[in-house]
Amino acid sequence: MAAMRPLIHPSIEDITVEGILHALSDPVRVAIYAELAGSNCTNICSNFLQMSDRSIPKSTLSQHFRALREAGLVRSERHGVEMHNTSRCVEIEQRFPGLLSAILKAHGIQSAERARAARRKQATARKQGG
Amino acid sequence: MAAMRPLIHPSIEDITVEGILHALSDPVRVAIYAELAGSNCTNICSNFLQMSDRSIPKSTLSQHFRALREAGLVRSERHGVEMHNTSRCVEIEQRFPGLLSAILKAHGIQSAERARAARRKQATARKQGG
DNA sequence: TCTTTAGTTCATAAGTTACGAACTATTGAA
DNA sequence: TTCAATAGTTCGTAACTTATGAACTAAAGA
Repeated sequence: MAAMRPLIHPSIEDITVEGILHALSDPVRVAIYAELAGSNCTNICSNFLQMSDRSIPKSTLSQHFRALREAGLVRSERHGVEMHNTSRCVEIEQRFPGLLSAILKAHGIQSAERARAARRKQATARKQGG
Repeated sequence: MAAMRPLIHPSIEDITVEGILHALSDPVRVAIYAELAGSNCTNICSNFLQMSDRSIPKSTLSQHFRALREAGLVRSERHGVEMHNTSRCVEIEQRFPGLLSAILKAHGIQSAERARAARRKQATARKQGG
């Protein structure tokens, strides 16, 4: 009972801007997507439990991948016991040119800024501490 | 009782990519924002009840404007009895170059496509009908 | 067949959103 | 001044969404 239903991948013309923005408006999902699409759209993520930090429960991670998949952002294929997820950014670039790269670029700027802020804070704490 | 609290506008460095994407992942809000930011970021929307179609209740519209404002996308100022909303796209362009224009462009592509599909459907219905 | 690995589904608790009713704040007229 | 009109805000609540533990499935290997 409770069979595993087939994975749903919208066809390219059914992908919506709202759907993409909603999927990427979650910090965990945008980080996953950035990692997947990062290196020229050629990454595959096997073993998603290894992705991101270990603090996120696997059922939650599974839902996040489902959200990315059903928004049309990734294609998931089962390979044995693992899932291979690949970004659909080439297709999406055709339909909405520049959209994903602009989002990934903005995400990169923000991550860099946060890393810098975190380092500054650490340095201050060290100085205060002793 | 239930005083009207001051309008909240995040400073530019507190604006997040996730916040922007979430705010624009709603079809009503992205349409409002496109109208506001459309003509080179210089539009003002007085009398928001006149915006979009009349089908959206004003309390809902008020919440949508709040969401845009608190995500940092618009600046709202009371002028007499009306609200003036202006896009903050110049500031945001500095912080996240290309992000908003890519989203607005994608939204434009999608709207045009939908309008074309609607016309096609109407034409078919006319042919079927008589 | 049994076990392990990698993930999915389900139930539900927690959080978010939409909208009508009641309110506030400003303007303009009497 | 008071009163009415206009333009929006706030609040309560019902409807929807999301996160997560527990129980499950599906493939691979011993």
